[in-house]
Amino acid sequence: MDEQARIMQTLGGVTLAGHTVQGGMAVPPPHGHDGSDGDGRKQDIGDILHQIMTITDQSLDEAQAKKHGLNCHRMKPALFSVLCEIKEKTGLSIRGAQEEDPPDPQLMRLDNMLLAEGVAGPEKGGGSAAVAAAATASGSPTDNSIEHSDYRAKLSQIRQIYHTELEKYEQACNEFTTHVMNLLREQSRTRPISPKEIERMVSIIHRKFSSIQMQLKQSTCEAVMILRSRFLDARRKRRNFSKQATEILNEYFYSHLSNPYPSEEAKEELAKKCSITVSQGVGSTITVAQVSNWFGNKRIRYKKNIGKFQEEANLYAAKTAVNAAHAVAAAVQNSQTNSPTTPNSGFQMKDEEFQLDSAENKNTLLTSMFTGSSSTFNLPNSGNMFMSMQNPNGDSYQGAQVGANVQSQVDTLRHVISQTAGYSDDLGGNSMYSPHSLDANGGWQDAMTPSSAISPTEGPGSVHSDTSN
DNA sequence: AAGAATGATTAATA
DNA sequence: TATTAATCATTCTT
Repeated sequence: MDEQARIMQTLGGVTLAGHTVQGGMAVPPPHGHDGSDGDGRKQDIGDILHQIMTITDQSLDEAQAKKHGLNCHRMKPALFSVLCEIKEKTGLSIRGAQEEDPPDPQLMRLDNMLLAEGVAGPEKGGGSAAVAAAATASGSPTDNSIEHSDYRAKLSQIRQIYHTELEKYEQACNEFTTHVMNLLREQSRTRPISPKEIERMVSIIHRKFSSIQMQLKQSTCEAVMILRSRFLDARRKRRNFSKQATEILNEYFYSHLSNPYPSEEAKEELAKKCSITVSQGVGSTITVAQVSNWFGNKRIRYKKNIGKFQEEANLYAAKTAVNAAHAVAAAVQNSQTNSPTTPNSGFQMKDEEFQLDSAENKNTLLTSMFTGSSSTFNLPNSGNMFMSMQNPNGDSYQGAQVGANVQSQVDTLRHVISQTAGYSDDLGGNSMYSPHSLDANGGWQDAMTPSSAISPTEGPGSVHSDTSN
């Protein structure tokens, strides 16, 4: 406000804010060298000036009275016009030295971020028209699932606080502005105040308030950032899947051990199944991505330490074997009703993978039964292929829970193993294997079971000894 | 409380 | 782009 002081200096203390003028040569009441108007008038002016100067020392009522007196003074119009003139001459400098509001880049950043985070969203347009327009432009970012509900709740809380604060500031700003406007209007009766000046005043006020708003925005941004990081951390937090979900996944994994890479659709289905069985009310639905994670982890961990998973594998193999038994039995019945020369047709209407898998399960089941577990269980691969040949025996699996038919299974197993030679079994089941699954099989199994090299030699022995028990 | 299990994340890879 | 391998961070088990 240097200019203001300057103006006051130049005005010679005629302004109402007299006290600031003390230092100037403003108040020489007695003598003036302008003889044209006479001493009386000079005295008069001096009095007036003096009154003005001391106006702040007076009580309010007194001041009001004096003010009124001044307003009604006959000299007032003349003084006023002088002031106007002076002001006009100094006005340029005032105007020139001021203004140009650069759109604060930081504020823009904050605004953008708040918008992006949905804090400055549709609810209640913000302060400036720009913000409001942008706010309406930014649609509704309602995309995420229930997982994010907590985050969203907190965010909306922040947003609510932000908006109420913003509104409060705005209201205060408006109040203050109108107050100042009134003051200026009031003063405009005694001193010339251009609309430009009022505008300037208002903009100054607005700037002040917007700097306060910026602080608000800044702290809101901070809050959002914190919330965000917490959320990300929370996302990192894990919740164990339900037992049922794990079971479903394991079932699939072990029944597709030859190629445990579920297709996208399969993943979706698994995710759906797992989510359904969760049934824990809120939260914890299992997504496709989670299924992918699970399989990724499972594959790598299984591969890393097959022995450790043997028990589990057997368990699930048994489980699926029981399930498969029915299907197999049905299939067998089908094939039997068909001409025995074309047993394939009956099977293949199922799906090749299924056959392979169930066979493989039986295999693991069997070996586990006979080898006890872990260490000696080394031949999943070589055995796998052949075991599926057993399907035609179908009915023997009906009682898969060990029992009399175990012997027959052992026999077939031994038979199969002894025939390490080939994929073509005398049972003719060979044709049932789609080359596709075979290839896939080899890929994963080769990669993961170095022990398989040992198995053929070791396998028969262990089985043998076990069967003898 | 220590260690295992486990879901998620990340960089590298093909 | 999907997968692997390593790793992180939490949860479960002992």
